[in-house]
Amino acid sequence: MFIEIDPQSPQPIFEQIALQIKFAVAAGTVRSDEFVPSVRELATSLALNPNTIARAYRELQNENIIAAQRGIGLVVVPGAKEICIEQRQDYFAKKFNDFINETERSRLSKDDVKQIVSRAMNINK
Amino acid sequence: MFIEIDPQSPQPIFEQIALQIKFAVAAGTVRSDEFVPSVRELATSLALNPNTIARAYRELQNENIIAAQRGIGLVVVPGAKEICIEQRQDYFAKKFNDFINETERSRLSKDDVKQIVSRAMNINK
DNA sequence: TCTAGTGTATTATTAAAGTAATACAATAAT
DNA sequence: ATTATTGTATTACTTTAATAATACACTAGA
Repeated sequence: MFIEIDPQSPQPIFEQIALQIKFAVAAGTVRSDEFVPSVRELATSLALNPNTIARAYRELQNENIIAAQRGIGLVVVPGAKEICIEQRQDYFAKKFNDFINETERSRLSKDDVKQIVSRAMNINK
Repeated sequence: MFIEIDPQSPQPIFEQIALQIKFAVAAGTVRSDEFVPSVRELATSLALNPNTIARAYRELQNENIIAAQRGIGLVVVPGAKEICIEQRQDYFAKKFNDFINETERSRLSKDDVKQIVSRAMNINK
């Protein structure tokens, strides 16, 4: 599976898993009607407790991205891609807005912000 | 004093205090040779334990922004403004770079990022 | 029907971080 | 000198969040 965990990250493991799957669906790497790895399977391959995986999957269920089929597995629901794309958009828009708000609270000048933004975006462009 | 604490924030209180003072120095609101409020004074006015303030001040000392004068107080050192301006710059540059990296890991398109950025920056412009 | 695979719910444990309590040390001023 | 103010160091407590343990429930297939 395509999931990589950073145990050192302050971001909890279950959240890393949920986000990576969500973004994989948004990117089209995982499609509707496909099954995600079973709780125990992924737990084994990542050397984690099954409950950690289950928690990640529970989040995804709450957001209508995957659905449980008891005894069978968890399937990516129809329309998941659209939801994930939208969530990804919202997630990053919020993140950037928070960033901008913080620059303002700290009285960083608009020009300084622009400089930071343009530098970071040109390097990778 | 100008410090405002949000007890609900996930950001620890001592860190809120340290950052606000640092940014106040960067902005010129607090200048070199001025004293910051005493540990107990600020603790009283914010209804916090003195140690919480002390910890914030310790951070600022480690970064050469304030210096202790035992029995007297903590003074903003010469050159603090430059340090704070630089740190503020680094702080936000790092934050934005992390943001960009995360957009890339999630395969958000460059155009989508640009849209988010330009929207957030024009609204507030 | 039994087995081996699935997900789920509840509870307990652990770990980390933040904050608080306490006692100590230095300075200035009366 | 004594008092009141300052910062500091050590330790303990509390809380919260994450993760783990365990037992349960459902399904497919042999």
